Amino acid sequence: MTISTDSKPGDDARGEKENKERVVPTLASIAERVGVSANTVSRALRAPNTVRPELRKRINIAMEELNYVPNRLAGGLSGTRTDIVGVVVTSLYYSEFASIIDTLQSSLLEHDLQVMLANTRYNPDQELKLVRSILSWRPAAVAIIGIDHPPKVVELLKSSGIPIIEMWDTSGPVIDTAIGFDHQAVGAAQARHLIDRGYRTLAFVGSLRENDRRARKRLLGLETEAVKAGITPVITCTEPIGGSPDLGEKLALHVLQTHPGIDAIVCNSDVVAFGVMRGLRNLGRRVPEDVGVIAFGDNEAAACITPPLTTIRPDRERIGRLTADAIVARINGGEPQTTIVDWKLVARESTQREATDEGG
Amino acid sequence: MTISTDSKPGDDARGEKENKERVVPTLASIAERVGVSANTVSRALRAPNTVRPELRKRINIAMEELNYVPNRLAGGLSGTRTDIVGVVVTSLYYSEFASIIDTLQSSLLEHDLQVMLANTRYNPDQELKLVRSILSWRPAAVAIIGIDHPPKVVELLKSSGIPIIEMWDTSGPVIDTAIGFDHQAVGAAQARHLIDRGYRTLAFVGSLRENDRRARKRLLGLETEAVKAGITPVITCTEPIGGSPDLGEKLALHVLQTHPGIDAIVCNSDVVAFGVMRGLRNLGRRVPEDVGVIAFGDNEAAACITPPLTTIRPDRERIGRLTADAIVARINGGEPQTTIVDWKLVARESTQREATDEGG
DNA sequence: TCGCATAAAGTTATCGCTAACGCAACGCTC
DNA sequence: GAGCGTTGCGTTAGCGATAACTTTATGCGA
Repeated sequence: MTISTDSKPGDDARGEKENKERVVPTLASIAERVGVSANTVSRALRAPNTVRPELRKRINIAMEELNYVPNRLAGGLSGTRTDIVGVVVTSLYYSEFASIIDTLQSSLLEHDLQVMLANTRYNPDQELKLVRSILSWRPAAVAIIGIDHPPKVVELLKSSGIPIIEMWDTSGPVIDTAIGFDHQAVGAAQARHLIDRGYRTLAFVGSLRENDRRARKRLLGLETEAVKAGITPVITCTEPIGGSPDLGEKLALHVLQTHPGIDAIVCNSDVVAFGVMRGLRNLGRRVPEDVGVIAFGDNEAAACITPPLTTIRPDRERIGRLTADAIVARINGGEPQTTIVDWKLVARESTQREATDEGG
Repeated sequence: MTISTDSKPGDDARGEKENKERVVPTLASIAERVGVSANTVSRALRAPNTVRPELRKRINIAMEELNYVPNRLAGGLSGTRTDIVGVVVTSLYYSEFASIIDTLQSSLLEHDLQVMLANTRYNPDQELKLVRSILSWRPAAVAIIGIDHPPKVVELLKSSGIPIIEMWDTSGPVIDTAIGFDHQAVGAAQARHLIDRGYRTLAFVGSLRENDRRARKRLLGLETEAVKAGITPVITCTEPIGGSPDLGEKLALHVLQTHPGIDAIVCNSDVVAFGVMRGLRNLGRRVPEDVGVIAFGDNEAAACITPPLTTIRPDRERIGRLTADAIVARINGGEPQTTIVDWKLVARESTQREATDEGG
């Protein structure tokens, strides 16, 4: 295989000799070449069966030869609607929302809808800026993570007049349509699970960004449920940085130093739990015998680490697919509605206490 | 002939009373409200210091009150360029490209460039469709994973006349600018590492999609280097589906059944390796004593599983950042260039053979 | 006071496409 | 063969911004 790296971007141009200045072809140039009006070319694209087959074929050939790519800025400006769907997520790290985006975008593709992505990184100012930016492209719809947005964001989204799908969280007032689940219930389930398994001294650990409202809801659920059982969990969190194994390890060391009696740790994410378990190992604490660990997210590695991690599995692909469905439905005049998507507590070894000294 | 359109979208004028139908404000409506021409409002946005401060303030207030969001379809059509950057990736699962996208988009945001995302899922037909779709938005630049594209895609990208940044792979002819590394060298390094550690019977395992050219390059490097040492690796791959722990487990069982003598497994991705190690455990093979495992990707969990996984760590964030830099530079007239980004073989326990019976 | 540079706004002409309408040419019915 | 619906394509008028001018104040030196 010969690899030559000096490829001039432009010296291919086998058609137009004098292609010094690349001329991006327009509908009009296609029309001229074929000898019809621009509108006929437009029709050949949008409503092919209104154009004579023979003519249509000639038009298609011309478009192919000139490498015509329609200008959707013009199309969108002229027509009523674009085929953009704005997608706003709060994070792209790890697997948190990647697979939602994955299924969402591939489902939308079937309807010829194009994703415009924005990542707020849990920064509300950025969220406003990005939502504004996305709306300026006059998208057909917007899908956004969460239901807790700055007031201005809500105002903008509402006044845009397009379908707004809020994903991931459904516990609260919604702008239009929501698809997700109740995070407080997740926290409660985590607490219940640990208590049922005989754990008694709970800690919550992780990166709890101020604007990660979902994490706060889970924590609230955890506390509420624990208090019911007469337990007050220890909270150890960091604010600014995101979750990572290293953070988990650090927090595990810290929390067990300050509260040696802790026998169960709830992690804000699986990735943090990975580090927590490493930290526990370094401290000589056995999981699950000495300390139980439960997390949230069901990262792809959760079942592969030692011991396998008990965690919460949200059905991300379902959320992605249902969001795409909802977008299409709403665009076609369907009614707004809120859909709860199931999640599962996947009990693995990390919370499997051998002997339950006190029954749950 | 006088054409009279009964449904004047302008007869709301300033009578906001009858606001049953939401009216999306335009530059003109702001202008009217303030009592200036549309162009002045436009200037207040684009070149604020050409507008009297007092007037500018009134314009800003009006925009705020009406929740004005500029229509960039119009702006892009009229102006020379949009602030869209098309980003084309081959996968969104797991951590493969998520963090590239993450850094890329947040770096671009600093320059007010907006990401439009497309995911080809390793499907060349989809790649063509998506590239066409992205180009139809007249982006300022396109960043795309890989350097091996269908000819038509290359043709379209070249004839678009905008900067094209190819990411992740640099081993071959490039359209314009590339930022990545040589995957064949990665494969060679994997082989050398295993051989140096005393492993002698190598297997390559994973999902090897036909259009994942990078994986094939790594495999080629692996084979070439192994053959130099008189070793012929066993290849066991699946085509259609993507990599996952379950796949890894299945393949590990299979490969050790058919080739019991294997003492080292190279995995196409960390996620596959997670499953491979689980499979080995189930078979009673110790890692790294009986079988060494090396992978590619440096997933966030790689250092947390047991034993910690030896793997290749590409500098994704650097690639993301450099890609953003390159885009900005190229837009501002900089020259195309190819940049090699370092990767690292992170040696952990999964290839740490206690006794090296034969020196490397 | 005139002349001229400068500042601050208004005018006009696109950008490339689509929607709505216009209008031949044709086929069908009675 | 008059009437009328179809088919197939052309014409015209925007969509909402920006760029390039033009026009109208304003300041300032000679």
